[in-house]
Amino acid sequence: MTDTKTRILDAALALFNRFGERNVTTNHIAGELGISPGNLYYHYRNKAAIVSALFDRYREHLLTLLTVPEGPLTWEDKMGYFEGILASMWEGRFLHRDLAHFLHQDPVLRDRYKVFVEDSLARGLGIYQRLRDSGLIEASDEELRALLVNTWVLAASWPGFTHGLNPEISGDETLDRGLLRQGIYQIICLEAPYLRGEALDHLDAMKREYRLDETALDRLFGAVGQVRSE
Amino acid sequence: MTDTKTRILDAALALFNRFGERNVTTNHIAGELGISPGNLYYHYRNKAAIVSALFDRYREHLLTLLTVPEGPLTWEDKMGYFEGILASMWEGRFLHRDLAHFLHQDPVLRDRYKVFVEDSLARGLGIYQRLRDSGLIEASDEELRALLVNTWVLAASWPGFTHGLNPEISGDETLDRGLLRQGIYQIICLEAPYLRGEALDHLDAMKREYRLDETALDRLFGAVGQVRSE
DNA sequence: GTCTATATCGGGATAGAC
DNA sequence: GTCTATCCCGATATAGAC
Repeated sequence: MTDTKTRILDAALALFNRFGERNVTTNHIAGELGISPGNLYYHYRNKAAIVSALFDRYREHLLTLLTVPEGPLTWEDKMGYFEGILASMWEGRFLHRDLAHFLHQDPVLRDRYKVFVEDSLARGLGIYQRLRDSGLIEASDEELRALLVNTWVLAASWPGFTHGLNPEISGDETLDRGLLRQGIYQIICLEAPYLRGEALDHLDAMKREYRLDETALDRLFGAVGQVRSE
Repeated sequence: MTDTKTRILDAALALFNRFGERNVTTNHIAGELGISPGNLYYHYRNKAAIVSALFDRYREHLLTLLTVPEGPLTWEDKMGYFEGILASMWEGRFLHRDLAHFLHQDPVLRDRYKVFVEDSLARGLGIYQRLRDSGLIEASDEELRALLVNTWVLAASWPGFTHGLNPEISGDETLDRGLLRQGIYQIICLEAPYLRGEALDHLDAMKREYRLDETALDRLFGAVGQVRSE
């Protein structure tokens, strides 16, 4: 059994992602773990400290994944990156969802978040440049930077977008996984025009791999899944 | 002088966008207008009713802008569309920022929001198809749908993204306008690979038109503005 | 480290006068 | 339509025993 401090973080993360931090009280978290509210406050001096600790964890994980690798990259490396990064951002989705409030109430977090985004984008650019050197994508520096920002925003916002369309089913493992995969599909489409070489050769296969089929899309999005003109 | 009911909505919108709905109490809104809290509750039975009314307003405005036009389109039409739609989504940015909470607490809004997104995407697809017919863009149906969803998510999330990097300066008219324009630039980059004909001819000009210069970017984003490898 | 009991506080919302 | 005064409630956080 892991220690209480960690278990509180795990429980809080699950509840925050599912219901939104605003709708999860410290009592809920304690109740979920079968411990008392007092005990929770023994480990974290307040709710914001829990959020802050979750941010730390999230940042560490994501920045690790964003380490610019040595040597040339293959398209499999590239997909591995995407999977990991997207999954990590999905895991920390409550943070992006209620970001405005967290930054509003915690000036320290505000500064740390800004640095975090800067770091992430810097590393992301490094990776994209490596991909370009490896002949997997072709784009000017300006195109690369715009693509990078769009990728970041989309990856960070996708969970919130899907949650808006399915507030009730969040927390269902299978469906959550489907939504995440569809997010990867959207990112693939984002950079599709810039792919070259073996990345381009595998584009269609990757699209098929991640795109949800009609029935799954239908279940997740309803009419949004298969947009049609009126 | 417009009626109190409308003034409440206007004040609430401004405060919500600036500080986040969560950080704006009904007393703040009343105080901002120089009216009493009781008076506010005479016009709206609770805070959620204000949010709901603002959503109505927002939806009406956006769906009007998304009406599929008659006849072929020019690239100027296209930019006009973008300007209007992005400005409208910027105007309603607090809604997208705290969407999770609003949908959580108001089941009616939940359903109406979903229909709204479906409608918007359907109309958006209609417009994109019209643009394709007019020879301004070239893309398969699948590419068009993915592009549409990415555009929507980016447009809806851009204000939240920028706010996260500049929580303090929100509310400043000039800077807000700069951030909005940079958002349009990002959207232009999103669809750049699919542009054809006169839209393509004007691409560079449009990028220059909307992209903020280095000093402005620097002021708005700091290091994020000019991402560099480490 | 963990519990129970409780203090505190602030925002949402109402009652009733004017 | 608008005001003042106030209630209510729930969530955060603490005190002190075990």
